[in-house]
Amino acid sequence: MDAFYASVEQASKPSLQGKAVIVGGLGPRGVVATASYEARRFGVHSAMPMGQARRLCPNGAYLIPRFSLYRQVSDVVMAMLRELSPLVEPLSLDEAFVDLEAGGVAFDSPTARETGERLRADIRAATGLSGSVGLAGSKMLAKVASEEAKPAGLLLIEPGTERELLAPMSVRTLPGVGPATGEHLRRAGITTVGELVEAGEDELVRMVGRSAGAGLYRMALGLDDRPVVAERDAKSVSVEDTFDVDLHDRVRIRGEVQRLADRCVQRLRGSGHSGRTIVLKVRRYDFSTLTRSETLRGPTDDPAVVREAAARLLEGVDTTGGVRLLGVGVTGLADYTQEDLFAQSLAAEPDGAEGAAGAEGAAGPAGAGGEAAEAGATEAEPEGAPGAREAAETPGEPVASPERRWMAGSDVRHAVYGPGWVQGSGVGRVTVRFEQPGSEPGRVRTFRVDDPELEPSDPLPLVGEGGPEGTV
DNA sequence: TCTGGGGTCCTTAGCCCT
DNA sequence: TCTGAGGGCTAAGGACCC
Repeated sequence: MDAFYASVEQASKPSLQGKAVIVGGLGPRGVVATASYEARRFGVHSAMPMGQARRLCPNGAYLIPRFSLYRQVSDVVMAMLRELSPLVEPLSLDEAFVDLEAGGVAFDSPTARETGERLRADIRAATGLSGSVGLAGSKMLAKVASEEAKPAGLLLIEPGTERELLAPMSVRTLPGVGPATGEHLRRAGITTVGELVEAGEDELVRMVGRSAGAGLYRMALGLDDRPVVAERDAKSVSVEDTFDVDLHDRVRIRGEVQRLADRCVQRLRGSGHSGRTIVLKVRRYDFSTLTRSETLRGPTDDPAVVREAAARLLEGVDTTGGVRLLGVGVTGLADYTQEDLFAQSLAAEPDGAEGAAGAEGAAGPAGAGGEAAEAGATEAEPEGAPGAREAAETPGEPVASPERRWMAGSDVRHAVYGPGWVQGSGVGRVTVRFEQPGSEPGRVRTFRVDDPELEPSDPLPLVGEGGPEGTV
């Protein structure tokens, strides 16, 4: 999908169509997640600090991401892909590999192209969004093709033309070649894929290591036989927070680590896993990052166990000078073991945790609480207003302050004016634009931040229910 | 007002075991 | 008994991707 988050925002907020839209973190340390093509003309791009983006594009619309909506749209598109083939490998919310041959929907260039064009049209009909299609004989080439096809295009790489097509391209077009490797190669005088081939495999291995070097050489030749894999198991689960200002207080830091451990376990359980290795991540004031990890005797999904491990790991870290980010993760994932299930069911009984204590990683009472909290949290959109959630849970910050925080881009509903979205807020006022997907660009009104007639709401779907449903 | 969050994979080094 | 090779595991860091 092209400029996915920004495109969804434009489709969902009619007044933003054709405008520069920047989606990302709005705090003092936010970065751009996606910029619309209009914003890119100002030089704004992904991963750029928000401050810089605002300087380059002062009149853009700056919005927080609404992941739940993006996920909804993504589900629709992925379902359409699965109609083409059972072999669909999602890379992210907005990108996937599809093995068209395995689906029997394409067996040569003309049928592949036809399938791709039809898919693009169907996606537009179903979501109103534009996507790009890259068609080729391998994942690597399909990826390169889809990047070249953007925006709103289709590119097919004919078998036999791979090498000459790739040769003049920058090494950075190859997946896996980022800033560091790119610079490494540039210093050796290698800037194009063709020069990569000329350098030869041995030379590349010497420069960037065995695995990367061999892989690079094969890619440069257009060789890639990795299959499309439909089901891929998660390998780790982690959560992290960057703080608006560096943390110095050791007590506060410990508290944050505990919070993160709890959130991590909630996610771990949500994914149906337990894990064996606990990882603490600390980014210091100077942006240097260190990780500390500890491997348990067996997998756990017990919040108390993860909290304690994280706390132990923190004890070994010097935080004088300040901390800008903390994270807690779990790797070495396992499916639930029989013991875990047994322990959990016991823990769910009134005060039955005692009997389960023999099993490793027995789920404590906190576990049951966590699940209940999750089940009950249907009304408040978890990702919709991360800032507000943060404030409510963060010790040492204005807890549940009477005036709610209205994040730019978030969904609201007014008792009189209906659905709209927050355009901005400050000095006790919040400005709302009243419009919805498919409507005319809406009017703007300003309210007091504590206006009782105004409340947060869930995103409205891009296309009405019963709209053009997948006729792929 | 420089640099998010959630991941994956690879490399290196040390340790233990065979 | 000493030494070395090699594999597996753990820990830490780095590059990369969207």
